[in-house]
Amino acid sequence: MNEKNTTNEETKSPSNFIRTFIEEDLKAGQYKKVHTRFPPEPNGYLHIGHAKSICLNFGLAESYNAVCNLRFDDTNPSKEEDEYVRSIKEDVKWLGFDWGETEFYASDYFDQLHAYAIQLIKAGKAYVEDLNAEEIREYRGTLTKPGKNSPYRDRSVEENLELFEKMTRGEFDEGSKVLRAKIDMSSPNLNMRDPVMYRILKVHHHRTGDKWKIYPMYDWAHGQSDSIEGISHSICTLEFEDHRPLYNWFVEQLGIHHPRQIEFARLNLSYTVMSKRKLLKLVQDKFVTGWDDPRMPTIAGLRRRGYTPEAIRNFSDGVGVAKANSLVDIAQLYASLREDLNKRALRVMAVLDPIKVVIENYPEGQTEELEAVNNPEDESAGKRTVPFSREIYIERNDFMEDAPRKYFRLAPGKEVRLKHAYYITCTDVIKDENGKIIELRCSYDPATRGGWSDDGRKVKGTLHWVSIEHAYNAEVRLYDHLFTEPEPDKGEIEECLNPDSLKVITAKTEPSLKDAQAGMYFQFLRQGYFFVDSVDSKPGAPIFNKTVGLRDSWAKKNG
RNA sequence: UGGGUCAUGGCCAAGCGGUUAAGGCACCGGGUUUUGGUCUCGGCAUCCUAGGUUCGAAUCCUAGUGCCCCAGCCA
Repeated sequence: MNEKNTTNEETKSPSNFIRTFIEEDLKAGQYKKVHTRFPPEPNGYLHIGHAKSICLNFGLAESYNAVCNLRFDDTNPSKEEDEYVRSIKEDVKWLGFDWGETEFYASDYFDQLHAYAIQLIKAGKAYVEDLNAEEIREYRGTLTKPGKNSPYRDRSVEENLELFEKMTRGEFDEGSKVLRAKIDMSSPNLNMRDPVMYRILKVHHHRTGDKWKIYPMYDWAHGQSDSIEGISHSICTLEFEDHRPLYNWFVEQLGIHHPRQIEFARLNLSYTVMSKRKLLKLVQDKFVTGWDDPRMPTIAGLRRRGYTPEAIRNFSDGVGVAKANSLVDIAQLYASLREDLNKRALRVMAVLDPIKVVIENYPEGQTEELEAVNNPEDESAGKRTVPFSREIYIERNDFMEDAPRKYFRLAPGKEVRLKHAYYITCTDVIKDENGKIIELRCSYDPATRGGWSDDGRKVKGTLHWVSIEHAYNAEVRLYDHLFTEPEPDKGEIEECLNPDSLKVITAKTEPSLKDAQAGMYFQFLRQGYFFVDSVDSKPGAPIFNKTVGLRDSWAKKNG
């Protein structure tokens, strides 16, 4: 296969239409160098959808040996907070991207924007509007009916200048006036029907304080900010496609550097929601414990759950960039996660749902330290030792009294291997008065120490186990999808919240886990990946978050 | 009955007039395996519909159909 077809040679990044555009623009000399930006509004935490945008913008910059700015779109002080800029910077950094010196704020440009506005007023391209919000809406017309001109549309330049000056000084009440661009009230594109550029907002701004009484709207601030920063390609999501003519109009009227806006489809993931509004609701209504709840699709939540930056970046590259609305199967995220965790997680043994096993022919009071590899995928991870004794726990579902033929775990009379330890055979099943199995009796073969037999005997099943005497009781948090519907956005999210999205259990783990440090990645053998919770763990009392289960073809087949 | 997009296998997504129509996920089957994990091998589409142009069309044209977005002084 010709690699050129699918890959940008320098970068090995997958081909997509944005890269194609950039190549064309570069070739045509439209732009001499590439310069991108990631422009979050600091009104919420970043989520996996933002991660895709971050990977795209910073990834493009890496490919073209260019810079990607981090710019906070802080034009609406009534919704924005410093707490969010803090978290956004942390998340971008954690994902592994470095914006160096180029950390900007739209509010850095408020003075320049104001000067630009005066320029437009002087050119007769903007005017002060006295109509209120409702009237403006009425005058705007509808999707199928053209709007009509405001009675204030033809004020003189002098009057507009004076009124705008007064707006700026705070002489008018909020809502009483706005500055509008004078474009075309009959345009089929509603964005071109004299869009609002400035509104009066007597609100404290997290950076400019009380200096401003008027704040620019997105359309007025964004393109000009791009222009000021010398952005070549301004990448945003599909819903801004209709704004592109306006974006272009402003920079053309102003006669300033003209970036190219390119839109792509935002990421949708099954069994979760991506809208900031809905995520905020989950937080405010306490459906989750916070923005960093491990069930949240926020970067902070994923990080706490045990995702790695590599997994998220790999996922972002994997889903691609296009203009078609799509819903990515959450399984694809899990696949990227497992791929990375498989390489780095230390293998340990933990029994989540224990059943007691007594090995009758093993000497009472004896303990052996058995050697165990930490990661078969990574020899440098080394080895450790695990205590073995007469009484152990195994997983409840690793035993079946009436086992089907293909079941190769423990059953009466059957022999299995205890990982790193011995072969055992089940000799007896002990039940309580209700018939519930409470204990298993087994015998072991002393000749199989380490889990090997030299007589060529075949043992199909291998179980994990924990010595009862040495077990650490660990709090383990098992997570599942937050929603029961693949597309919770289709209806009201409250109606499909998954009541079982969190289950807290006490697991029996091998003793070494008592000293697990926050931030360590583990694989509980045969079960899944677990991550030491960074918030609630205490020294000597780590709490484990289930990041994702191992692929389980047995469970899949047998429900 | 306005405007702007999009449409390739179950889910993403390459493809830009000549390819056996990439790749990943999922799924199915074989092998390896002290994790029913990993790894490995193999299987899995004729491109929304209908016409047309062409020696040749997923790629061009025409007409349909369907999805999404837009009527904030939000971004």
